[in-house]
Amino acid sequence: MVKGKNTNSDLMEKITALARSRGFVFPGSEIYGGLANSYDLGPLGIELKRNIKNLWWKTFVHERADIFGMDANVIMSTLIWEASGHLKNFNDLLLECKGCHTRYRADELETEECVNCGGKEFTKPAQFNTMFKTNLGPVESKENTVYLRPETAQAMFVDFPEIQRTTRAKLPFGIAQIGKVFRNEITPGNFIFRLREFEQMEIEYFIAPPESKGDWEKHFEAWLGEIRRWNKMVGIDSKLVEEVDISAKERAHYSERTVDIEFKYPFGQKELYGLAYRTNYDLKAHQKQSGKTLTYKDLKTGREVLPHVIEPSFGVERTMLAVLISAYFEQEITSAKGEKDTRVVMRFPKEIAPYKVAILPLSDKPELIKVAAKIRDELKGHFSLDYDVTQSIGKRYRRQDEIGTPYCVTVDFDSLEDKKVTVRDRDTMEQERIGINKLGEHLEDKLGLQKQ
RNA sequence: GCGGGCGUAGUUUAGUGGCAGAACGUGACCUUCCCAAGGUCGAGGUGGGAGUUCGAUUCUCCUCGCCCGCUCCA
Repeated sequence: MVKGKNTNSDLMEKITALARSRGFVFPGSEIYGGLANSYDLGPLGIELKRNIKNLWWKTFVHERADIFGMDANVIMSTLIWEASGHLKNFNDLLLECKGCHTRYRADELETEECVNCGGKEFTKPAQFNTMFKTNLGPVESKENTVYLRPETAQAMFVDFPEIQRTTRAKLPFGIAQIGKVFRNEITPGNFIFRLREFEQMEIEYFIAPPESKGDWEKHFEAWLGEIRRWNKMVGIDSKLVEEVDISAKERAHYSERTVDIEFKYPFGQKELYGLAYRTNYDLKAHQKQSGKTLTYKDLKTGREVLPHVIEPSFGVERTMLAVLISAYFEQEITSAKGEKDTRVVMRFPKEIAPYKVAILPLSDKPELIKVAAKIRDELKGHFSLDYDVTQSIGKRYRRQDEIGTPYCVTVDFDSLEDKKVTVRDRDTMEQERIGINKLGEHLEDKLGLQKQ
């Protein structure tokens, strides 16, 4: 392993080059010269992303009795954004120091002097609206202005009563949602780290208020534990993760405690996930704006209470990036001819690997193709797989290593006689001969998949 | 939006005011080849526009686009 030799920017370049050349992620709108900071996912990227989202849903919704899923509109009532404060906070007046181009929020520039360079000249304040605006219906007017949601959370507050009613859930319980959000960021960048269109996986976990023995600290700690468990499952290197308690000064005004789950990306330690205790700020705000009652009836006391909320928030693309970085592994190997070479392996957890298995006929002789194609057709309903006949077997193993395929199945001339194939392990490079009739079972076992 | 950098095959790149080369990748064929780099053949390129010039990928201008930086918090 030569990770130590890499400078950080080298590693980032290697990841982006691999992502592009192998079909994980490529720049969007390319034939028209590209569109800044937009990225499209290729066949492997979408498999990885779906696997991450499915694992999250399975972990936090299916495997827990106290969390329920939902899926809201991207476009919601503008009143929601008024209540949440987004319309106000996302419409900042910004100005820039003419000397050093440092940018300030108009209402936060207390002195007349630039803190950075001491300059006294500033550009005129300009409106920076970081919410994407559009119109409902074909006629543009101020009255029908709507926004693309900048976060998924609000829908879960707004729909809290409906979900509680239909599930008959009792506190504490959570609502989970995965979906696209849109932010017209001033400064996007760093590959898929900060995007203008991205996906969030969020949970609003509703608990009894402190006066009803809600014990938010206990739930907060439990969620920290859940995030650690998730990181391990999805393949995020714990050595690269740091939990940072956000000081009262830096926290959002409504939050009593916020912990940033930060990741040491090659370009710096930056936020990966967030965990925030949001009190009852949001429900209260929506109650006020809508005039509706959003309380929950505490069955024990018979009292109506306004629940408090713990919010774990996960970025899908940031997860992908952290997983790609964590999985990247280089191994110096010496070939049979004594020449040095670097083998690149993406050591994804099996559960999120884009392809689980690659079927590789040793050569493209028709008799081998026939057997290999039959194996492929039998297995393809069970897990995602790749099938590759081009070039030498060694090259194909390398290719599968680079896209993180846990197992390669090789059909050779002996297979025609002994009805066995070689199963090769991505991480150990070890091989074993397995009977073709037992192959499916063997692989499901290896991959830890339940029998269907 | 502001400042800086940059646009040559899919990728990395060489080069020239006069036919644009290479490597890797890729396609076809040959090779019974289990851990990259065997042989033969092939496809594929100067972001766009205008100007200077006999002639521009090269020089000039414009344009388009990308990358990096400007507290954005997934």
